[in-house]
This record gives sequence, C-alpha cells and structure tokens, in this order.
Amino acid sequence: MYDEPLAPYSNGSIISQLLCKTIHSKRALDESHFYLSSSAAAAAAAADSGQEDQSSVSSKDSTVEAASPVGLVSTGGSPEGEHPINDHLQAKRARVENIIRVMAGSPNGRQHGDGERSDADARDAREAREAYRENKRKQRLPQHQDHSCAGQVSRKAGGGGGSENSNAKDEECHKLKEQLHSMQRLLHQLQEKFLQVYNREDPEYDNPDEADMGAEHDVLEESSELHEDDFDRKSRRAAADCKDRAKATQQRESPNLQEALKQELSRAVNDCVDRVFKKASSSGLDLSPRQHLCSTPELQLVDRKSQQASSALDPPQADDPAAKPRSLEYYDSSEVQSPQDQTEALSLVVRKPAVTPLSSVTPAVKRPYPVHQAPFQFNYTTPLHDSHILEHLLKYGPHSNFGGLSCMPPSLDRTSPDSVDLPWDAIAMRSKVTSGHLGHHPRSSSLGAVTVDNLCLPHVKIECGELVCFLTRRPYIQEGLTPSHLKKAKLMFFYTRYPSSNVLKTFFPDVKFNRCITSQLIKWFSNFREFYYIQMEKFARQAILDGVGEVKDISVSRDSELFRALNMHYNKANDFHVPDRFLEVAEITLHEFYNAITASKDSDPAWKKAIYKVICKLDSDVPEEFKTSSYL
DNA sequence: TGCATACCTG
DNA sequence: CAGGTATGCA
Repeated sequence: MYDEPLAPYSNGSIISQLLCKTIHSKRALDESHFYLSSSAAAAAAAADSGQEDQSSVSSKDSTVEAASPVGLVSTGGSPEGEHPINDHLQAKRARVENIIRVMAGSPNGRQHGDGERSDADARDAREAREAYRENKRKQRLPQHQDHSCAGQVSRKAGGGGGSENSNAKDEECHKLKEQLHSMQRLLHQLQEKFLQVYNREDPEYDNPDEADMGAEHDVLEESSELHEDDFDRKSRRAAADCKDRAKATQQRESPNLQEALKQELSRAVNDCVDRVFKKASSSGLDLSPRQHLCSTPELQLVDRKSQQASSALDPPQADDPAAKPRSLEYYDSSEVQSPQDQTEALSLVVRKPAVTPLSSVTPAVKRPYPVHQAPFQFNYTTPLHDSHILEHLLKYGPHSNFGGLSCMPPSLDRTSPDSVDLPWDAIAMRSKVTSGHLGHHPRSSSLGAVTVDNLCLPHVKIECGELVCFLTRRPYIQEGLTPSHLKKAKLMFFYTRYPSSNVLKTFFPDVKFNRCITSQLIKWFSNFREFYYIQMEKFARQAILDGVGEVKDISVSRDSELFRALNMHYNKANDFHVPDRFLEVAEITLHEFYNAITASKDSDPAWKKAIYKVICKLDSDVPEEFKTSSYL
C-alpha cells in the first residue's frame, strides 16, 4: 500500500523519503510534543496546523512542508517541489539514516553505503514501520487521534493546494501523513528509549517499577566502578540534554533536530555498548552472542531448513502459527525428571556447544555482523535487516537486550548434555533467581517478553499474559497444576480411581508437590470419582427403569451411552484410547450399583461405601508413559 | 484434634 | 472444578 505513493521517490529508502518529504511537518502532528515539553510546542503545532494552508508566513518548516504535494510553493504538489532543497535534505537524510544504522547494528555493521540501499531495504523499513504501527495500534488508545489529525491535514492539504484534481492525491497525501506518523513514532520511541538508557544507568532506579527491567543493572552494578552520584548526575544531565536539545531543535531548524537526534542516539548506543562490554569483560562475562543466543533448537532446526530460514527467523511480527505449539513441545519434552534438580535448572538454559559459526547458523545473512556489534545485535543472529532491528530496538529498547544479556549466566556450562531447549523459561527463571525481584513483579512480563524476543526466538511470540503464565506456572518444576495436568489426571483416571499420593507424585514428576498441590490433585480424583459414580448410579437406575431384569444383561461397551458420557468427561478430545480394563471396571461398577439398588440397599445412607470398597480394588497400574509429562 | 474423604453447592 | 461442610477414623 505504501509502494505506490512512494514510487516517485524511489532513489532512497522509505525512511529517507519520508524524512525528506515530511519531517518538517512533524509539528502539525499530535506527537510533536515529543520534542519538547513546553507550551511552545503546542503553539507551534497549533500555528502549523491552523495556518499552514492559509498563509505562507509560517516558518521555514512550513516552506518545506510545501514541498509535499499539499504545499503552497509547489502548486501541483509534484515531487519536483523537493528539488530546491534536495542537497540540504539529502544531507539530513544521510545523517538520520546513519542514526538508524548506528542503532540497527554497530557503526560498522553496515558494509555498504547509502547509495547501495536496495529496494529490499526500503521494503524492510516499510514492513518494520507497519509492524511497529500495528503493535502500537493495540497499545495506544489515542491512536485514533493520529488518524484524525492526519485526516485533517489531508483534507486541509487538498483545499490549500487549490487542486481538487484528485482523491488519489488526497489519498497519497493521507498515506504519506500516516507514514510520517509512523516515522515520528519511531523517532519518539527512539528518544524515549535512550532517555531510559540514561535513566537506567542509575543503579538506584528512580522508578522501582522498572527495576526488574534492568536486569543488566545487576551486571553493571557488580563491577561498576562508577560512583552512584556519577550515574545520577550523568543520567540527569543526559535527560536534561535531551530535553534541551529537543526544545532547541524544535525552535530552530530541522538540521539541528537531526543532529541532536543523531548525537543522542549515537552517544547513548555507543555508551551503552562500551559500558556493557567493559563491565562484562571486567567481570569475566562471556558475551559472545553465539554462546548464548544461537544455541536453541529452533535455530538449529532453522539451520537445517535453511530454505525456510528467512521466514522462520523473521522477528516476532512474522506470525508462525506453529511456533508456540512447537515451543511447548520443547518445553514439555525437556523437563527434568527429578524434582531435586530444580535448583539446577538454571544450568539447563543456554548450553549447546554452539560453536557453530554465525554464518552457518544464519545462512541467509549477507553481511554478517561483527562480534563487537551493538548489544541488540547480539540477539539477532538471524538475518534481520536494519529495519527489523530498529523495530526491535524501538519496541524493547537497548536495555531490553542488555537485560536479556544480563540474564545470561555468568558462567555457562556449555558442555552440559541436558541442554534444555526452552530459553525463555530458563531465562525467566534465572532472572527470577539472579535479580530476585522478577517473581510477581508487575513488569516481569515485560522482561520476559523482552528476554524471549532477544533470544533469537522469533517464533516465540508470547503475549504478556501467556508469558506470565509461563513464568508463574512452569519453571522446570511445576509449582502449580495446569490444564495439562488436569488432562493427564483425567486420563490416569481410566487406570486408577484411587491413586495414592505416591502414585500422584510419581506420575507428576514436574510438579512441585506441597500440601496444597497434593490436596488439589486428590480433589481432582475425588471429583472424577464423584462424576463416575453419579453416572453409574444414574445408568444403573435407568437400566432398572428400562426393565433390565438381570445384571448380566448389563454391559458396558464403547458404544454405550455410559461410556460416551464418561469418555466425554475424561477424554473430551477423544484423542486417547481408553483401555479395555476401564470398560470392565465400569461394567462391574454398574453391576454393583444395579445389584445394590435392586436389593434396595440404597435406603442406607452409606450404601455406596460398599461399592467404593469394591471398586477401589480394581485399580490398575498407570502406564509408564504417563510419567513423562511430554506424554500430554 | 487433625486428617481424609464424602457430600453438597455454585 | 473448587469451596465449604459433614462425617468418620486414629
């Protein structure tokens, strides 16, 4: 949808085009306040939005705005309107692109120049932008305001240009505005992230809510030689700098804005990279990306299926329907067998010798990133394009990646054979352990999401809720019972109606048993029995009502109504073959009820107890397969 | 008493 | 299915 309107500006990336075309109109948009905190912004925005179509007295920004198809200078709104300022804008374009490149990879991450930016790059940028906007659309309520604003500008433009020739033009204008919005959001997010970078460098977070987000803080803190006051001063100064610069640039010309952006972004990124590496190296951490981030089975799987690598390794926006189920399988199959190993789960996380060269892991990478690249690059050993990385950065910020890195154990047992393929779980758990405050923290889900996303697990697109679910219910030893456990219990009921606590512990090895959990499990089976016996009594009475004269005339087969009722209850998905023995037991139970009822024993309040006593002896052994939770 | 289970209810 | 209550046993 963006191709068409941008076609006339095809010699640059979309980012360039957008910047070139519309960066000066930013103040007409609702997010203009991003650059400043004073009323000047509102005034400027109001002035722009209210007058730009009526007067040419507006600032230079408005002049540039005119370069867009809706402007005054270029009457027809043709692209030619740009030419008078081409050099100027191209210089800015190059700088801003450089900013993005700096963020997307290391300064030397890009190996080709601006002129080599391909259509693919532009496409990636567009996709990233779209995906980003898509994400934000769900997160931001005031989003519709953006659209209305854009719509206003668009309409306004049509009238101001005096050219009513086209809905098409309006449409294009509208699209451009939307794109501009996206870009501005991107920039907005960029600045926010970098402000956060500085803020979080403060060992004493001002905002405790973000404490768990700053897992890197733990790392930095350990070996930090900087005095707390230094951090404090620095962060404050940086924040103030940003605001001042933004304000200043708002009031001055756009080159300054870009310069400010460039400087802030570059400085923040570089600073963080340096610091992380410095601290990491001084504390003996191995931040080699391959060791930590490319050793998941998913990636290896992808490696084997290199043809599908690009799609499979696409960042989260590439929805892979099979992704989550597969992840769950990995999880389930990788559980530890012994509850005692629980504390060892940490060591299960990232291991796999992972000496695989980066290039072999990511065969699609055309320009492999150096090892000493920007931190967020660490987490992308996948053939991501800059735009993807940018998106990632915008979504989670460099800190997020630092957080992910810092979640990595200081010393990994890379030779550990029981490499577990569930980095997110493991990481989450480690985070819980190392940072100690992940547990029920409201922001824990964010960290989890970030961590997940940083681990080269593009297929692991986990919603916050799901992640919380994971974090709370399934480290390697289960602390709570899940629907899967319930299902398993139900299937076990086909074998045992009265499982002992030992049996339960044996067949739920991934559950950390405590009094509560045990009670819950026992309660489950109690409920199962309850339903079972209710059905038995019901069908027994029905048989009697139906005139069945003899017990032997009562049988239970897979076609029986009774069996269907039971199967529906315990094996709803009907994906489990109910053992014949269960049919036998059911038939016996039915007979017991029939006999008792026909013998009028049901007048005794405790008449069922005798039946229970019989049935409880009919339990069979639960198959060994049930011991593996992956059986589910 | 404390625990386990059955029974009842929502 | 879980919570609450009742019952029975050691």
